[in-house]
Amino acid sequence: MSITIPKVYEPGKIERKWYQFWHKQGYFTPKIDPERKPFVVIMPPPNVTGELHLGHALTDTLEDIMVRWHRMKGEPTLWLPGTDHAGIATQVVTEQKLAKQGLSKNGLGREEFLKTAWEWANKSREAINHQHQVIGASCDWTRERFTLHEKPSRAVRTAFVRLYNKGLVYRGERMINWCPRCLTALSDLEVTHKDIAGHLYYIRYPLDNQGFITVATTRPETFFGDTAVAVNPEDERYKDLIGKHVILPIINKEIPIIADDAVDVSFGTGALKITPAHDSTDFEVAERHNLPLVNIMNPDATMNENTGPYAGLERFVCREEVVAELKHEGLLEKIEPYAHSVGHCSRCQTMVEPKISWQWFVRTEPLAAEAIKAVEEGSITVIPERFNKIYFDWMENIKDWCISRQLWWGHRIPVWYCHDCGELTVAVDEPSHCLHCGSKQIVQDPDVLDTWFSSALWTHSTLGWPEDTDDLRYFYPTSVMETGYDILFFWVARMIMMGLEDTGEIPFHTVYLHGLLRDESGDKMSKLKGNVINPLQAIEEYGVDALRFALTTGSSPGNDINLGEGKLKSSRNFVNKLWNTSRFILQSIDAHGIADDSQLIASTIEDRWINSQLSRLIRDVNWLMEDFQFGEAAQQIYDFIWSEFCDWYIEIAKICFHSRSKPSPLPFLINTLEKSLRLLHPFMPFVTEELWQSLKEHSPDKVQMPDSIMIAPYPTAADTAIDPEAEQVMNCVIEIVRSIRNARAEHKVKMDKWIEAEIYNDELLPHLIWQKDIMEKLARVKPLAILSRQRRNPARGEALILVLKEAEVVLPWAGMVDVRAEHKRLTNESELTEARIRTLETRLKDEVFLSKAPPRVQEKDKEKLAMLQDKLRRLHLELSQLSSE
RNA sequence: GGGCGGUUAGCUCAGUGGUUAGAGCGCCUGUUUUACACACAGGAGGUCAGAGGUUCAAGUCCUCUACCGCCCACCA
Repeated sequence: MSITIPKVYEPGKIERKWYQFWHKQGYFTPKIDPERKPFVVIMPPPNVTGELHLGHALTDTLEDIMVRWHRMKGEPTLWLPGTDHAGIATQVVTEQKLAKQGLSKNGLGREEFLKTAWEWANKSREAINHQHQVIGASCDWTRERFTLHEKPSRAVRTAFVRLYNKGLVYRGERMINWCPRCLTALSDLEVTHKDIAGHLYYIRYPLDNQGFITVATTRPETFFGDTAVAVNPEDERYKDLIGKHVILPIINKEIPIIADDAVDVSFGTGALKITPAHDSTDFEVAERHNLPLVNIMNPDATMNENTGPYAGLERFVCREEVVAELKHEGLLEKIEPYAHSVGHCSRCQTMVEPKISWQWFVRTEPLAAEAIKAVEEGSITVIPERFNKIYFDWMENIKDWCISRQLWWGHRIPVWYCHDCGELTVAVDEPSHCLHCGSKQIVQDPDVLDTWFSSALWTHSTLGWPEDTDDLRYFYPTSVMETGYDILFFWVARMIMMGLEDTGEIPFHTVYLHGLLRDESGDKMSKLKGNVINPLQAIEEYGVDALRFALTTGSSPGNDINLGEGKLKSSRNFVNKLWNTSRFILQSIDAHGIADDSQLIASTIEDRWINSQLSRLIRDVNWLMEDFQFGEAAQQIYDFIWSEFCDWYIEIAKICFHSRSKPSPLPFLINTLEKSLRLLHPFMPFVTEELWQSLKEHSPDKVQMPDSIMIAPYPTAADTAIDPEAEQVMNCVIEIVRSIRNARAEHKVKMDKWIEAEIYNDELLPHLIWQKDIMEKLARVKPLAILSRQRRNPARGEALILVLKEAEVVLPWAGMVDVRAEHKRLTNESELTEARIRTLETRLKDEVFLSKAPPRVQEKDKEKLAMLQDKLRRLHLELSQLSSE
């Protein structure tokens, strides 16, 4: 039977097949085994606002790598998928969809609107789940969750009620950020500050008797809401004016001049207009001085009746008109250009208004204290470490969290107001009557909760909390929370707070923060921004494995990732290389056959070498994975397969196949490929499964091999031994071969012809005397990879070139034979001069120093330490010898 | 204003005190070679931002400077 495999890997043909196979086999669903510690990852739930973008592909890939790796290590592994209802985002999308049909949110009414939103969300969820599968995410679909489904919703209500009962959730009239377009309150985090090239307006407020005081403001239109002018009590310029009054222009309202430390003497004129209802600093000043609040805006940021003739104007139009009027009245002293930072809605980029409003808040300070402790004490590890500081800074300065949103889409706040007694009923389940007076005239709070409130519970709500489920007991706390650093505050920090609060335990042991994928202009890719690249396109062109590999390699934790076409291509090429490597090995099995009792006994130097390199790789990869350095691990596997296995071992193997005296390299070819596939499987699951299955078909060990590479054990370092001697010899061989190739290139002559010509050169004849000897040695170390692509070329010819490079020829044996004896013999038998020998000796010393590079992975690595110490000793020794000479 | 990151080949980026600082892409030369041209072989290309310091040894650790980027922050 001959094996026919296409020359080029076609990913589209197998990806779907294997995902369905794994899914059907139930590999994604862990078995609860109380004897074993589980590995648990809860997927950051994507928003149901659209399809997945590259950022999700990155998250999926990194988590899948961890999860597949741990699963292969034999741990009961749960990766729980889910989606997030994404409050504002979904509502905005739904509104836009309705608008296209000429419908409006208010026209439809709450119930109908929600129906439309649900339709969209369900469709979106389906698409998202499908895409996770395309990417190869080995998550447990039997446990899939959606934030708005009954169980997570119940967890949300329970958490709210518990916090309320503990006094950690309260309702208050506070200064909040208001988006005039979304018509809802926003938390501080949902506000993005942008530098605006604005102006500083100097406005004269006439004093009640005579003269005026000039205030500087960026928002002249808010003066309608002024209830005082504040100056610093220490400011000599204004000391006499404190307690006096000014008359607001246009509306002729009298307000006092007060003294407050908050005023910066050096800024503007040193006099600050106080607009308590529209500025948070002013609000605080007003609270200290018991000033009244005057609201001058409608919710949509048009001016209200308190602005007299300007009522109904949009805020910026009003500004222009107010400025014109003040100028007209001679009250505008000057306008200076002024760059300042202004808050914008992170969803719709509308300038937010600070606004006094009744909202629900979480009292975060006590929660944060515990959350800080968890990281400080090391119960939770953050990778990379530098985010610790950022986390602490935020947590230590945390402010109360505004959690109510004036939206329809989301978890309705579980609070009912009594029409009769005015008291609140706060309950997990809808009450039939007021718990205080028994009245049935109760109405639920119309608002919903911030999406991040439900997200904050995600680690435990997905596992069944508040019920005491098997899942919760076994899988909680989870192992790793893997997500982008951009939602450290939004999500990670809040999960730690809420996890600790609700369960008394940390929600996860490790936080792994990846970087952000950016577009050409360096902007963050995000939904609703329109600069999102669909990963499906990349998958279509290059295959999932290539995309996953491109996302993983060449990046490090916490650093932003740039995904170029080049990287995708090279990853695709690597997949194809792997494909063809396997193709060659399978064809070799077919052509040469393999004995059923063939054994892995490394008798030749190249077998010992590849075995050693593989062992080294396995050891390093395991350590790197342990240390969350997936990019580096993938890179090392790539380098091994391409540069060592393919470029050298396989090329040597080809010679071996054609030699009668050498053992078949097949056992080592198969062993190396099979282990490489397993090492690579977490990174590129599809192609490795496909190749592994083919290999299994043809392997003498097929009976012992499991049904899928997914459940095969991950290679561990104990598999084979590292063999420094073999490595050293092969390094020398490689060096020789390189020098030969250089020589060839130098002469720019085709090998055969060049040798033919040189052979008859009289100068060469003396060297030919010991050529035979060299040939024997060459045979011993098998450096004949050089012949790989010159099969018709006699080995003799290649070896001749070695002769020309006598120094290089002698050196390689330093590590494997008695060096001194070798030298002596050469001294006697060849024409080497004394001077030449000295040179060789020096080079030899160097050679010993320059043996194989120590492994890049350190710590834990005693071997390396020993090597270093050894080197150090030699170095000192040599230095002392030099100085004594 | 505070904090964090970055600065390494033409480009995009790895690099965990230790050999001659690497990869991918691009560029140059050569190769149709029965695994792979999505390949093979060879090559050019680096004052590792700058200046000091610690060390037997610094791209890597310390200090300062410059530039780029990000995050946080109520100076109107």
